[in-house]
Amino acid sequence: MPVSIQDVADRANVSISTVSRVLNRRNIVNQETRKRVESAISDLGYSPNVFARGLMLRKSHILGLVLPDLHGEFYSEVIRGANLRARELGYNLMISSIVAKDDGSELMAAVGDHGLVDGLAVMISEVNARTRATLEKIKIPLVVLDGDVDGVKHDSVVIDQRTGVVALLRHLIEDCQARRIVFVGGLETNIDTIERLDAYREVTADAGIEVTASDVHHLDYQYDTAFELGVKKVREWARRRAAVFAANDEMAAGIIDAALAAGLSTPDDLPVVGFDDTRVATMTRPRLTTVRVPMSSMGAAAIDLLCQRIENPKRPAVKLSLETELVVRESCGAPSAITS
Amino acid sequence: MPVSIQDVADRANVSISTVSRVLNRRNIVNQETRKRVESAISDLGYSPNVFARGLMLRKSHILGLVLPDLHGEFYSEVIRGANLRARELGYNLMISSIVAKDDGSELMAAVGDHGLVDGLAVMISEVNARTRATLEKIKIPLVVLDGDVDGVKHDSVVIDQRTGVVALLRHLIEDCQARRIVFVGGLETNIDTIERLDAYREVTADAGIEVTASDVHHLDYQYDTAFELGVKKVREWARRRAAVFAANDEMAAGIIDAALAAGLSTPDDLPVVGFDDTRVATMTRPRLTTVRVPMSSMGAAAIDLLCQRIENPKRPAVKLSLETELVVRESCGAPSAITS
DNA sequence: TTGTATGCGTTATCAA
DNA sequence: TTGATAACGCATACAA
Repeated sequence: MPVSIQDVADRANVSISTVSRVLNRRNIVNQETRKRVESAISDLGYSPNVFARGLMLRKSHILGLVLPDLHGEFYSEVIRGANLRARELGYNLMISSIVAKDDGSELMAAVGDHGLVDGLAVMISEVNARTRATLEKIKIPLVVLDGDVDGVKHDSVVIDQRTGVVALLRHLIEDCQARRIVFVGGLETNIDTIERLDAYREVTADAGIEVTASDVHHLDYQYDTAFELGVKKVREWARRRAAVFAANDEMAAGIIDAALAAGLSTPDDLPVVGFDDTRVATMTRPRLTTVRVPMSSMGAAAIDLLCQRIENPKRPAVKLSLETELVVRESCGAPSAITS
Repeated sequence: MPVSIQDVADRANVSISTVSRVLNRRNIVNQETRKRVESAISDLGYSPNVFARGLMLRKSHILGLVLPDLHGEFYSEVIRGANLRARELGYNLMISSIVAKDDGSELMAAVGDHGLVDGLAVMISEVNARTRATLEKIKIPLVVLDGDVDGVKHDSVVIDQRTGVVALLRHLIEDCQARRIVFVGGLETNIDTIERLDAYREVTADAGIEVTASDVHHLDYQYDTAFELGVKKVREWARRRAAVFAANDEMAAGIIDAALAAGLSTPDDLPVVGFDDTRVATMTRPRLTTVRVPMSSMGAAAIDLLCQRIENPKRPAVKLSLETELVVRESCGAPSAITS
């Protein structure tokens, strides 16, 4: 049933090496012979067997993308960007998520060993000893997304969250006269949350804004929990004339709705800003002032780096930092420079 | 660098056949020999080469998932479900989207040929001559998601949209006293839109509800365009005491916000219901009455069917219909039976 | 410019 | 219970 290179060779009255040459180094084969071979190929609908080819070339043209989770727009956009670029570069994309409890070693072993994938892009939301050990074992081209791991040599794609947070909070402070800012983040161990919280502490300190322990909240990046928190806190926040910096748009939406439910309005009674600029950001009323994170570009960049390294394994490790952009809408209560 | 079966054999002082037997048919090998081999394997960190294995077995343990698009929660949930199940069953998942303009033939040829994937799950949002021709060419196990294609023998996973629409609209009519219902769908060629529109026409006809041409709108499943339409229409709809049936949650959210922007409130002035029960459904105020579509189950079911067929190619084609469920929340203005 | 022969790492067949 | 050996489909060094 499957048509092999031999079948093509027979039909074109040549040897398999000639067929192979037509397929690869097309130049050194006679015009006429090539034509015969080519028509034989299309007549038979032949296409080379990936396994045989992989066995010889030690290349699968498959790239692996490992994500911490497959929930939410953030990840799906990363996938989308990665997939698009991979196809442009002639690669296939294999996707997996690190299932809860699993530190991903099982997965990465499964995917990365055996030579199945030519390279691996891994996004980690939490760096610990186990993930580090896992990553150390990977011997194929590796790029780490959104966080880099000390002691492991690899390329990485990060987003410049710091600049984003700074721009966002400065805007809140300078243009919106915020005198107090509440932080609503994800888990304390989450890389992004850590970075955003650090930047938050810096900016507030610089501006002489006091931050008490009760100003920092660690949730789970979800709308519902943010809404619940909001229901309990918005009145107090509003009374203290605070603004809310939520570490993602969904939580910001939850806070806004909680304020509304409490009879308060955003931004008048309680300014709220988000992060990521996902679709949610334009689905709230008022629409969210937030920071645009180039999600799909992250995926694409990861694939780029991977392919570069595959082609040139000696290239020194690169750390690519993607820029973020402040997007001012209505939820912060300031006249906007950028409208979008 | 890569350690082969021969290396293991050498270290364990056996032949490669014995190693192979330890790896596969473990029973017919001597206890002690096996132990030697096993420790050699772990010492060397050996794992079989996928390509060599694939060449022999004609199995890659890779499944392909082809989606019309990678945007939105619907697709990402399908991916999530498929990925989880695939891993449970010991398969890897390769993902691709049909890029605009491409009818997918290029892609499916790339992915489905060559023997790279053992099976292919394809979701199509539009059936035409080209997609049909493309699918006909696929000679490996195939399952079509969300719509089946006449004349092509394959398994399929569909969602019972009709029942969902009927339940939803009946609820609107019987429990919410809707006397007129506006339909806001996706493109006219979209499979889901067609099905939902058909069911809509049926139910309204049964209930003696008049449907004029201006009651049916074809948008693009996005919040923004629905909002825009809403801005123009909500007053008229409210005046005519109509309810809005949006073919997905995002558009429903857009309509609700448009009503709000026009000074109208949902559900009092304009009841609105959605479809899919994505996260958006609980992020609107009021929360959406909608129909739960088992998105991740679709992905999982597709993988199940694929694996079943791979194991038993003779099995007659199966059409699996997944149930939907009416989820009553506040946007329809009725006392809810189910709260969620 | 083309053909022959070898090897890639496995599994499977058959003999020992 | 084990081992030698032949495929699997391809790329490539070498010979013609």
